[in-house]
Amino acid sequence: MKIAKTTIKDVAEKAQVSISTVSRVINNSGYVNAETKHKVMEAIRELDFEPNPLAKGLGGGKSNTIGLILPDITNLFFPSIARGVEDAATVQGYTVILGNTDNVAANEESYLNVLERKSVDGIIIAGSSSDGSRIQELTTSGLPVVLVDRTFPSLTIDSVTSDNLEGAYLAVKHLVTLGHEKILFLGGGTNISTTQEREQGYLKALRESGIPINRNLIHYGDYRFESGFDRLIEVLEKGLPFTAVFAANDLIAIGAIRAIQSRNLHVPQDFSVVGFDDIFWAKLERPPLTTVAQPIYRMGMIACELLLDKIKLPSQQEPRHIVLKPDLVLRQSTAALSL
Amino acid sequence: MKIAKTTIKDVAEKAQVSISTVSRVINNSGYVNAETKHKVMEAIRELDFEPNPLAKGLGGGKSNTIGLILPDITNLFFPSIARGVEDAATVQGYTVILGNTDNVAANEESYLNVLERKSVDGIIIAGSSSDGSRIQELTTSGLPVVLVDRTFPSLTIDSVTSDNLEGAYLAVKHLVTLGHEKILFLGGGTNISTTQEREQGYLKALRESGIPINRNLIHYGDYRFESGFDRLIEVLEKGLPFTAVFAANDLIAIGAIRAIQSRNLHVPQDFSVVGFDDIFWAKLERPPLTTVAQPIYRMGMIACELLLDKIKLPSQQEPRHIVLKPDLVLRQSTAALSL
DNA sequence: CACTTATCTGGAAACGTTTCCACACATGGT
DNA sequence: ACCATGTGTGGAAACGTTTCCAGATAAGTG
Repeated sequence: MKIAKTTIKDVAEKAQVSISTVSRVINNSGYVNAETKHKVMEAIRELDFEPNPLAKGLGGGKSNTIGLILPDITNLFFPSIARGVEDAATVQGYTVILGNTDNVAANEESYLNVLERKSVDGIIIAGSSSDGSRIQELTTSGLPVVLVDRTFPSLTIDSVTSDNLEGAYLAVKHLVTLGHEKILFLGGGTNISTTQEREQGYLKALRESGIPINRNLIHYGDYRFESGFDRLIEVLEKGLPFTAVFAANDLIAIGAIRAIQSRNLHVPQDFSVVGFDDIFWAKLERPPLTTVAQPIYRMGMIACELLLDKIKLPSQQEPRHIVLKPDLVLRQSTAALSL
Repeated sequence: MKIAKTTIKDVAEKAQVSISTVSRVINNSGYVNAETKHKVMEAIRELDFEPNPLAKGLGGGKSNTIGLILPDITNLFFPSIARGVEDAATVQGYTVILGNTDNVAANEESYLNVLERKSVDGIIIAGSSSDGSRIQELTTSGLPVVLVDRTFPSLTIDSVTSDNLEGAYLAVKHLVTLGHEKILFLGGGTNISTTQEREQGYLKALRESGIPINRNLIHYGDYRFESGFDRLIEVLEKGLPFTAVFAANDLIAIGAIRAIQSRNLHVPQDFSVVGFDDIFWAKLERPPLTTVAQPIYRMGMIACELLLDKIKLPSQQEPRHIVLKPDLVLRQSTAALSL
């Protein structure tokens, strides 16, 4: 029933050499005579031999597998990261194990444990609500980790992110240039670095423009459509005056637009709205959404390449922090403030 | 540097029993005295022991890992499947390796090979363009496989799908009931089972209603927005008369709506449009899209449960084909044909 | 009471690799 | 001629489990 896999032993016999020699050929390690090497390669080819990764992993070696931990693959933004990671991994012969945490710290921790036990060679993680202490633990214990999209300020670990502060600054500055002063900030979860950094960018743009900061205009929720919709309705009902919205991601922004429209108000005539991410649906929204574009797929790729570098050369070098430049994409959801 | 993991041996020493006994306790196999069992459990708890899955896999056992092969995780429909699979897997202590094929047969094949070598315990696959012979090979060689969403008619392998024919039938019947007769069919790739089955449903509904079938109204492309948009523009430019569109998925349907609107025509006043899938954005479209809802997440879960069943009881039983019932969701993209 | 059968346990082989160690043989410098 | 060094190879331990086999004891059967 079960296919009899050819093992290193078969190859050794066929090539008339020892198992050790075959192993050396496979791993390109130690000394092997060119002729012997050729003989072994030949045998490998003929027998169609593929080393068993499990056994490889056991013998103190590597599993050629990395873990990818995301909040929720269902959430529009993350598939692109996942795709970037996987594509980069495949090129180098690595395979990706996926885990969703739903932003629940306990899930994150349990996944971290599973992956450690599975002997993955490294982990890429878009951190959820935990404080990241477990992550630090892992890296110091020798397991390479790189943070993607979301960071933990306290951790000294490789990371790949966008310049969230700069992106937000650009967005809000744009609104200010259009004459807006009462600008609503709609954030995601407060414990997520991207929300914090984008809020900082928002504050910086206002301060720099001499606009007083009104804490009543700063609201949080999560990174989903419903959050944007609900927050905006609340603000509308409280009667807080504002003329523009800067949302911490596109889903929130689109939720906000729909909320505004549900009250028979108009974007951008009554309110200007800017998002963040530039997901596929941003340009399809009506009006098409002005937003800050991040190279999401590239973030995934770069994170993976960083990780693979670390795996291959575990020289304890300084952690690297790659920060990608975001771009403001002007579309039709923003307009000059009408007097 | 490296954390010294506790092994089964440590547990055995601590509990004053043999390694074999510990193994039996862990796997709930063979005879173990209740008292001994308790002692071992205690030791396991105290030492915080977790069996090493690699070693487990080596000892002729299982890797507790399954492979999931999808066309493209970036394509809106598949994240839900992935999520369903992962959630079901996690519950039972399994872990998921993800692979994207971009509908390229060669990629699919190479992933199949990688997964086989990785000694995954089973594979779930939404087949790409290949004919599936490699898949058949795998199953007959003893590796459990279940097909999800897309099937290969020639293969006798477990599968989980929607009743695509029925769903399409419902959708088109609905259009017919509204008075439409010239109904455009916009399919995905012709070699994909879902396109074929949905086309069958379309044809059945027309036949049953005594409406002659016009091959000029049947078009294919792929399952993306752009495909729907482009096909519809083409049809419009050819001047083919039609009053309604049945699209093989929501992305195509939304593309079609946008194409119609780009020519200053209106949905549903000028054309009715029905989609398939009921993705998140369907209800946000303007007008909200009438579509055939599939339980995508559940399809993933069920596929995974089926697979895990097979893994646990490899009794060579008849392949099971689970077909889920789709539901027509009426929204505002369809209206009675105005005379 | 002798004999099967069920319950319980430990020893050791096996899984497929990597890696450490030891040995053999050249080579070249003194 | 001698020794350090570089090159090439095989044997065997180690990785952490599962599983098979053989004993040992207890319990039931005629």
